[in-house]
Formats: sequence, structure tokens, C-alpha cells
Amino acid sequence: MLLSKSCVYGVQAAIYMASLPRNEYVSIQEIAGKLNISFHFLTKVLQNLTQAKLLMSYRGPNGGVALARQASDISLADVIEAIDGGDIFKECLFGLPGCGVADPCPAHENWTSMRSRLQHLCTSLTLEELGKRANQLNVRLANADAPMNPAMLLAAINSKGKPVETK
Amino acid sequence: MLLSKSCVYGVQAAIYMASLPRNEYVSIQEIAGKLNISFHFLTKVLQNLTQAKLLMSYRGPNGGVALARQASDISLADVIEAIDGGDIFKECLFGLPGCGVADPCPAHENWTSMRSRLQHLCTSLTLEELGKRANQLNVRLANADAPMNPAMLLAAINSKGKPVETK
DNA sequence: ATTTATTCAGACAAAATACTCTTAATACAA
DNA sequence: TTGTATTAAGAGTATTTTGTCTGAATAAAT
Ligand code: SF4
Ligand code: SF4
Repeated sequence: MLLSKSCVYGVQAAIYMASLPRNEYVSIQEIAGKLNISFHFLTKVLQNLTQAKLLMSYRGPNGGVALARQASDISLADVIEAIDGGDIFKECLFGLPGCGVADPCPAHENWTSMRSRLQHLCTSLTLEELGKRANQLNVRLANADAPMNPAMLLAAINSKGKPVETK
Repeated sequence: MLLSKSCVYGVQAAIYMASLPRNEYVSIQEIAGKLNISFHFLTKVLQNLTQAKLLMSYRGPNGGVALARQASDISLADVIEAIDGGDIFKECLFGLPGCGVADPCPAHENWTSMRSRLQHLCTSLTLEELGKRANQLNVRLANADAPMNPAMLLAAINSKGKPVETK
């Protein structure tokens, strides 16, 4: 897989936040429940995004995480690089370190052109755009497997009677 | 990384074989030595290619592996699919199983067009083409790290005095 | 026939990745 | 001030991937 699971989770969470009508603090538990991701694991992933200044966080009741910049100012590539590192778009098809124009392999030309297309796609896709699309019908973010899991139930319980849906 | 290491090794070995002037049996030990890959590990990888009928193998002295079809008739995608499975070109950017047009995520359109470009590239790159390019100057297949390792030394020893170079 | 060079098969070990859990820090609310 | 909801930090566990090793099967060379 191109992206690590951590990275996928981070991207999903970022798009989820961008899809909300207002950029306010959302608890990680809510996000984890909605996206069907382990709460503890997502917490660590989002810590990366907080440290990379893409999210801001707030502890205590009514705390949570929120986008640190405007959704239109955060690209998919920003999120990916914050979690998986910037090498994703420099890395080789064959995963070989330190090779380039001076000493290329037979597929280098083809690969680099491919890679730059991919990078361009990721840098030009903003969270705003993705969030908008997520709000359209029949669009989803999470893995559809395992329709109900403990984290979702917990999130539902913790929502104190009001529906889990917040948007 | 997009491709697994097993897959990378398999691709490297396949291109190496295609780069030889004649398609004859080459010992896996020689390939492993040239490409700086663990002999035992490469053996298992190439067994996959043999079972997928991309290579033929011959046991005993002067045995080894050879391309089972013409290099012009084997694509990069053939090798990749034989090792990593055909899902590479069907798989999602986000690694989510079972999603498609009916229930897409916000990046689906962008990703599928990207993915089909990648698939087209891999199916149109033949081993013949890659082998040709590998024979040109300043082109390499293997990881340049670790300039001399035990496998290479062993390969040199086992070549009974004649130079390791066979092409 | 015996020795040697090779692939085949599969058990095993090590490393990387993914996930879980516990504890601490923080801040709001009653 | 006490309780509660939340993120932060990091230790610990499980799973997957990667790599190593040993022995068997096969076939050529001697
Ligand atoms: S030369 Fe280019 S395509 Fe080839 S291994 Fe290096 S980075 Fe990859
Ligand atoms: S809808 Fe497309 S891009 Fe989105 S998760 Fe599914 S396969 Fe991937």
C-alpha cells in the first residue's frame, strides 16, 4: 500500500473535520467512532498532526482537536507528509535509497513523471475541497466493514442522549 | 512504499535476466550476488515467478532460472502481479476494501485516474525494453549500498576463477 | 555410484508496523 | 475543591513483513 495505515487514518480524520460546518473542537473519540478507528491509535496519529501545526488541540471537557489553519490552506500532501514523512513523493517505485539522475535505473524516467503527477494531485487537493465533496451524497470516509464496534457504542453512550451526528 | 520488497527484488531480477544477451539459465546465486540481495530470500521470490509461469527453472549443476517467455512478451505489471497480487492496480489510495463508484470517498475520481495511468505504464513497460535500457551506460538495478557482501564474495568464489561477469 | 551444484519447501527468527492499555496533565463545571 | 472529560506520552502486545537457515529433490559431472 502506498500510504501507511496511520496516514490513512490521519487523512480520513482531517477530511472529516473539514467536512464539518464550523471549525470547532471535536473530540478524538467522536472522530474515532465515526470513522471506525481505534481511539487510542487515532490519538497518536493526530498528535503528529498537532505537532506539525496542522491541528490545534485543547484538553479537558469540551476539548478536542480542530484544524489549525483554514481548510483551504491545508493540502492532502500536508497531511500525508506530516505522518508518513516527506519522502513519499521523493521515494522510488523500487524503494531504493539515494538514486537519481546520475545513476538511474531503467524505469527512472517513467517513474519520476508518474510521481510528480501524484505529488501535484496531492498538493492541489485541499481539505476544503475534500470536505465539500464529503458532504455530498453517497460519499464516505470510513471503512464500511464492522458496522458497529465498541468505540462507536462508547461514543454513542458518551454523547449523553443527543444523537451522535453533530453536523 | 508502493511495492513490497519481495516484489522489488523480483522486478530487479527479471530486468537483470532480460538484460542478458541470451536467455539462458542463470543461477539464483549469481543474480543475488549481482543485485546484492539475500540468496535465500530471492529464491523464494523467484519461486513465485516460476509458479506464475513467467520463469522456468532447472535444478542441478548449470541449472538456474530463465525467462519462460520472450522478454517482449512479459510486462512489468506481469511481474508485479505475480508477486504482490493483482490488487495493486485495483487497490485504493486509502487501502479501504470494497469501495467503488457506488459509495466512493471524496478523492475517488482523482485516485482512479491516477491509478489507471500507473497501471497503463506498468503494462506497457516490457522486460525487453527495460533490459535494453539496463544495458545502457550509467544505469543500474541494485541498491548501491553495501558495496561488497558475503553473497557477492561467495558468488565470486563459486565462479571458479572466471570473472563474475557473465554478459 | 558418488559428488557437487542447483532449485524447492518449509520451519524459524528478526524487524517493522499496527494496535492496546495505562498513567499523567490539563481544564472545565458544579 | 472535587469530579469529569479530554489530549499527551509512552510502555507494552499483536500482527505482518522481511530475512535466515536447514534439509530434501534433482540432475549434471566425475
Ligand atoms: S533510478 Fe529512479 S526509478 Fe530507478 S530505482 Fe532509482 S529512483 Fe527508482
Ligand atoms: S472511494 Fe476510491 S479513493 Fe476513496 S477509499 Fe474508495 S477506492 Fe479509495
